[in-house]
Amino acid sequence: MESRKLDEVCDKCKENCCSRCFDDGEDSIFNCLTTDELELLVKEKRRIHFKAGETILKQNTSASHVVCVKSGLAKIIAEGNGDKKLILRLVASHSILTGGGLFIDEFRHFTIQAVTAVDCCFIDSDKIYELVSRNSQFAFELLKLNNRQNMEMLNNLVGITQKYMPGRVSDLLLYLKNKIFQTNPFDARLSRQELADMTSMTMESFIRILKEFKLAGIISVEGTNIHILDEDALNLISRKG
Amino acid sequence: MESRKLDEVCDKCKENCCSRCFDDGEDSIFNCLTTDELELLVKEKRRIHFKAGETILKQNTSASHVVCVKSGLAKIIAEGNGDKKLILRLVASHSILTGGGLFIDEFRHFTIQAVTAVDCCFIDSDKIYELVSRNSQFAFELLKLNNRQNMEMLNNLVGITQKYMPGRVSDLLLYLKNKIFQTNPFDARLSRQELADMTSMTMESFIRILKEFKLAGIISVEGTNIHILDEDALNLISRKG
DNA sequence: TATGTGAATTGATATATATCAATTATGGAG
DNA sequence: CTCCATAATTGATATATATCAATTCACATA
Repeated sequence: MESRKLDEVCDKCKENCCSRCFDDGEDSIFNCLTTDELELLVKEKRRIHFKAGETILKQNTSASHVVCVKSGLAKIIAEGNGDKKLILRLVASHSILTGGGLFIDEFRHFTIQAVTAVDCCFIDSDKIYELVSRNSQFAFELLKLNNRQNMEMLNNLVGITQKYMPGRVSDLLLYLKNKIFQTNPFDARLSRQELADMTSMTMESFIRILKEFKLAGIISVEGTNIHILDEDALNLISRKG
Repeated sequence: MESRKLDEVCDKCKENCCSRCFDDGEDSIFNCLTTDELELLVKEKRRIHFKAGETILKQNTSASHVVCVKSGLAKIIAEGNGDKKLILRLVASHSILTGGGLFIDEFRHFTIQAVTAVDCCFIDSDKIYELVSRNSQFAFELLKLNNRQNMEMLNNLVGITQKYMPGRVSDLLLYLKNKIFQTNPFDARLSRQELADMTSMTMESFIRILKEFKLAGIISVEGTNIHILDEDALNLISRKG
């Protein structure tokens, strides 16, 4: 049903990313759009390819686009004074990114940077605004998505302020396994520095905790490849052990 | 114009809180509603009075209402394991509170507690949902409100993870003066413990920083009454001095 | 295979912040 | 006004975490 709708849109679209971005089951906020509305969305959007390490959106930059990630892994960074940075969360395929300023002040509140190669589409914010006003279901879905993303980040940050380092590393490992990669030995792709930046701690400290976990037999690590051996232990430590 | 619209609604409404909650200039998300829609919103809403210290919404509780604060001061708390708590921000008059779970999972992600006596209205979430689907401008306003609130909290938390204690206390003092009370010698109402909980530090540590600021002539403090004498200094420290 | 460059790791030490304990102030109840 | 309970303050100490420096590792390039 949904896929038929997309077939009708255009061939250009299929060879573009839409058929993947917009047709990925329950969690796409675009499912509720009519063919007309999808066409409006797709028209004039630009598909852009980023290499690993490139900046997709830059904090404090004016925000006229929403980004729809087709494939690859990206990180959302809150840049502070000096070179302080905090990685708020990762973004995998089929996510919509607003940079935080959507609907408010039109400025990016975060930087978004490619971790692996990232294939994505830039959609004009005005299109989003128009769809919100035309389709209330879409407004609803957007509110939901927005809220969910913000709550995740918020809960994560609250954890960072309330837990000791082992708890934070546990949370990170569980997040990577269960939310991002969804396999057990997983290749995190991220450097130690980046992992540390997700927990608001020093790289050295992060490595030390990781080593403790290794010695305790909770995980095994080979480069960026991480295998969680004892998830229960991590859950326990997460609740502050 | 707006006030006339409200006059038409009903006398019950005026003696209720709506004429204040809904008629407060540019920043009310209810301004865009028609008379019919306002009536829908107001019907069956309940006005509730809380004494200082009482819990308005409780974290992890199911969320079937949105709260509209008519008067008083409330605090938004993220409760962690044990008795750890973090006060995310304060809520003054004429604010709409969703408890964080609106549109997502219908569970409260925060606790909201009265600091002073609080007068507020409970509005059924279903009403909000219906208005979102009927009035796209309202959906837009809600998205905006929601995003703004979340970004504020997020920025605040990022600051907490990236700054030393003096920077965090500076941020808190500036927040209280400029965003909440909007007068200079202001009565914070909050205990030292509560102020500390807003910066994710111990009460003792908070008191020590406050003392340093006093000795440096940056502020003067008498009980919960705080006078900022050198705002520039606070701004400087905020950027990490 | 050699070699160089950046990342990862380890160790020694410094420092920010929390904890624990004691004392002083404050405001309400009688 | 006095007494009591609670909040605020101060001090001494412990601890989590950062910083700095050195070493090892990984791996691409010549």
